[in-house]
Amino acid sequence: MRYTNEIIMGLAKTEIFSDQQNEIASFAKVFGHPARVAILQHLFKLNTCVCGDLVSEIGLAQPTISQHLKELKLLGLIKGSVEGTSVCYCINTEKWLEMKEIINQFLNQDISKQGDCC
Amino acid sequence: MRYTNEIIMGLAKTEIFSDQQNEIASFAKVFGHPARVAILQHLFKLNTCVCGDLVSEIGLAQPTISQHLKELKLLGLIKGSVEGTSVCYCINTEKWLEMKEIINQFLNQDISKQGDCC
DNA sequence: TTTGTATATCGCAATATTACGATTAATATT
DNA sequence: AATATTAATCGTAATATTGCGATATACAAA
Repeated sequence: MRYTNEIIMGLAKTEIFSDQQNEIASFAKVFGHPARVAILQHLFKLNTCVCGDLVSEIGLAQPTISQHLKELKLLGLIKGSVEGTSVCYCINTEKWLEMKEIINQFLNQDISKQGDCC
Repeated sequence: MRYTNEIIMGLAKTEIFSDQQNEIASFAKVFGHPARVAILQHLFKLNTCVCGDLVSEIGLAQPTISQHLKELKLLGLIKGSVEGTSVCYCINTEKWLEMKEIINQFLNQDISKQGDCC
């Protein structure tokens, strides 16, 4: 099969969308997996750094949790610091609020004007 | 490689998470792609059914748009109705509000108690 | 220094997702 | 009836994601 354009199969064509649209999608994607939702909820619940117990808490293998944490860290939603042999994680409040603002702006689009024509 | 448990590689282990966590993840996932963000924003902007012009508006091939619309319809976020040769789409307001409530509950977790210990 | 503990990384397997060309189906139009 | 238009579906290609075992790394304890 031939593609004349720069189409890389299986890869989202982010370049045709606005920065805002890509940003919304990136944030949504990161909590588009139940394990990452569970991790974030656990961090919120404890109100403090969580050191080590995430693996036993979530119920996935240690490398899998580590990978999910990496993705959350990459977007800046969590922070981590080494504490002896273990690593402690917590919510990055600034980034969380920034994300919340961006997602809310998307979710809170004025729905009242939507005609129910379909 | 052998797996004693019921691990199906590449598939999220949804069964170990709560319904709420899986629901949050499902909704987030669906707007975790810029094309679907763009489609939803366009539907909001027009305040009415959008018949046909989505392909030219978004800039992806017709089958690709059709596939994204299918995913949005599957979750119930949009409704479609046949209008002559074309199909008209609009936001499903009830489902949108339901989704908004669920995502907001997740985003609005009390961040004030988070100790900045990391 | 050796041993233990906790996390990260590597490598792999398998499914999921994204995208599009070709085709099909359904309805208008001529 | 033949043709045009529009959207859905099929098939395929290629990357992305998910998950875990094995290993590496880093630090603490004995």
